[in-house]
Amino acid sequence: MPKKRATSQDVANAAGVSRTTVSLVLNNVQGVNIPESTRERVRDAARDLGYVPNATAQALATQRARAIGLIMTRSPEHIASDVFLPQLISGLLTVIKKRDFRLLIEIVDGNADDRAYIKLAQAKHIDGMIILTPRSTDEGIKKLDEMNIPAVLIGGIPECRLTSVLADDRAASQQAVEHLTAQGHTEIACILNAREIYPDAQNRLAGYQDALKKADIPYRDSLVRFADFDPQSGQVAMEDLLKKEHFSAAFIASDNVAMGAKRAIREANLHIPEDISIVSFDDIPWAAYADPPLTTVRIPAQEMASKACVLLLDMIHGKKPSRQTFYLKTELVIRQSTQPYRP
Amino acid sequence: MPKKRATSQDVANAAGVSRTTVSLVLNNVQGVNIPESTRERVRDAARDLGYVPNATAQALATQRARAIGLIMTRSPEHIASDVFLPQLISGLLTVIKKRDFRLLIEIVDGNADDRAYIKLAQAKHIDGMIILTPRSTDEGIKKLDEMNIPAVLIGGIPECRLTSVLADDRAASQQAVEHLTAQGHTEIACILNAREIYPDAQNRLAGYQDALKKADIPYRDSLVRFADFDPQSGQVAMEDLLKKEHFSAAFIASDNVAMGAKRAIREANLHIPEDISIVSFDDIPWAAYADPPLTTVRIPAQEMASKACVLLLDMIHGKKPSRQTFYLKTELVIRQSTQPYRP
DNA sequence: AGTGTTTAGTAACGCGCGTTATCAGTCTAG
DNA sequence: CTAGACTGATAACGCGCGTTACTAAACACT
Repeated sequence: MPKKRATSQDVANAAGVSRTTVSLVLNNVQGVNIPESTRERVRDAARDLGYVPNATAQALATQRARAIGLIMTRSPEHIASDVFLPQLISGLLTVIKKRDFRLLIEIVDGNADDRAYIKLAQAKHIDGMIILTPRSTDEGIKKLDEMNIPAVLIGGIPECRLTSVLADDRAASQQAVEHLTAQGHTEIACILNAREIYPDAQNRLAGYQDALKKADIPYRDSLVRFADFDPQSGQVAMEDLLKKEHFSAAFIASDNVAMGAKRAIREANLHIPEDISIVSFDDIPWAAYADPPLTTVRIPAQEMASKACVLLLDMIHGKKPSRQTFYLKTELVIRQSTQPYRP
Repeated sequence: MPKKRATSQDVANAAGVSRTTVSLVLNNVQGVNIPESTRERVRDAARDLGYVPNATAQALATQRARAIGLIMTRSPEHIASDVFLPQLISGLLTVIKKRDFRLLIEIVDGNADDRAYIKLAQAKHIDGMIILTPRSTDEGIKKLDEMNIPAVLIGGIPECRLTSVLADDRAASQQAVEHLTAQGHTEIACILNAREIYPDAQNRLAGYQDALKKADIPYRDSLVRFADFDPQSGQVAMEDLLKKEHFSAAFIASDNVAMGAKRAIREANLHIPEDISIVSFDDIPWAAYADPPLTTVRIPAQEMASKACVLLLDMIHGKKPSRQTFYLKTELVIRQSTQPYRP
């Protein structure tokens, strides 16, 4: 049991060659000719010694960390209840593993240093980063492409030149709401997934408006509420709507928020879909097992992560992405939370 | 806009001192006397140049990566639907941030190299690791403490000397089932969260049996089923139980599985809790918003992660943990899925 | 014999930083 | 007036590796 880890120098000594040769052999450097006999001596020595290259030293020498960061601009509490995180991580890891990279997770909450994640890159901890649901107010993001740091946004922000991968929230929302208008609903409430500053919320609101317009239903501000990711905020929003407004259907731009809204409806002794039809957004795993099973828009979170990851790795290796924004297909999953309008 | 990042040498030049002095000042090394005037010159220069120390070089020099790894020994698909992952990550990140460490996520699926995560440590990528729900068959784990690599298990395995953090599943299950017996239920079905080979499932079954014994209710094998993590398997198990057995209550050792069981109950035109009382396990965020809200055992996933992280960081800094296993308190959260037995 | 050319391999530098040993100068005490 | 202690700072080494430039020998061709 060796106390100290073997270095490439140890391998070199054991194989009776120089450290340079060891490096050339183990890294399979092209364009050098070293006879197979020597190569084998080196590889045998490395195996016998249980040699594992020191990644830190490699990173220092190559100026490459072989790691990317997943940056989440949210508070720890929000992260704890983030439904998509496992899918995203899964998507990232499958891509990353194939390319022999590492995944670093970093969280940046609003009041902290705005440049925290930039430092992460400047410190050469990571070669690039994927930024999750950025706020449009985030100043740091603009600095990123000035500094020429490879970065890909998941759920991009307007007027930003960074490469981004997103679902077509607006079109998807429109489709969801059209599912309601098609069934004769004309008074349709809307609860957005997040506050106004989040571009996602704005896009989904726009889709809601598109669908209304197409069905010749006048848009009413009073039927719209902004939630804040969690069920609690959905419950509050729905309670408020039920108290002040009249409607036969609701578009709720997040399954998670819909969970809370459902409770508000139940506590008002109303039923879904008999009294109120509901279409929501995300298709989290429990949407199918809710009571009733929710009709919802599926977001391909895992594929979005994979796509973003591939783009980022390409950028790190110097390939420019073919486009600036990549839209991934959503799908309306029809279950049992809606029914045709009955006066 | 400087093309190249500033190094400590640049700071030294700008401040008119040597690189050594820069290092001593910026790292606040004790026991050296450098007058405040010089210290300020250095700090000013560093700020003006926007100096960010190169973490890789620091790691190489100090032999410390200032990073820990979260190792998951599961397939990417399982990770995508892991309910606890966000809570775990949240727990880890809150601790890690305070200590200025980084979090690396690594996945090791069964058929891959069993030593993959050991290499991670040998490569000095991380200073230590937290291993999630390890399989008891994992050979690599034993190598870990032989190699003196700091590691903490979350949800430990039997006969393993590694430090581990876990919930007392057995006691918690007993408490959950006692909640049912206390309400007069005597025919209580049981659906385990996973198959027999998982220690978790065995522990929860044992707790179920403990509670029955305490209430003088004979244990019947026919009332027990083993599910497989997902709602689908819970639905199948409950359908089978409803077809073959008679019972007024059920202990379902996972909220996720309970989702499926609930559906089976609903589709059999039965109601919770009027026809069947249910107590489940985990307290995932949606348990509170289910219909009816589920009475369930809360697993403090976030605190488990925090605890594990603190232990690991202490180990990395040379402090031995005070015990080998740490049990964290669970809590029975009483909601509305149970009611007293009525013939 | 003299001039390329290929083969097999190495010495040496650089990556950016932490840290130890050392030094020149100043102050104190004997 | 000098040995010793203190102050303020630095030169130089090491961390482990990638990589360039260079060498020494063997070989091929006029």
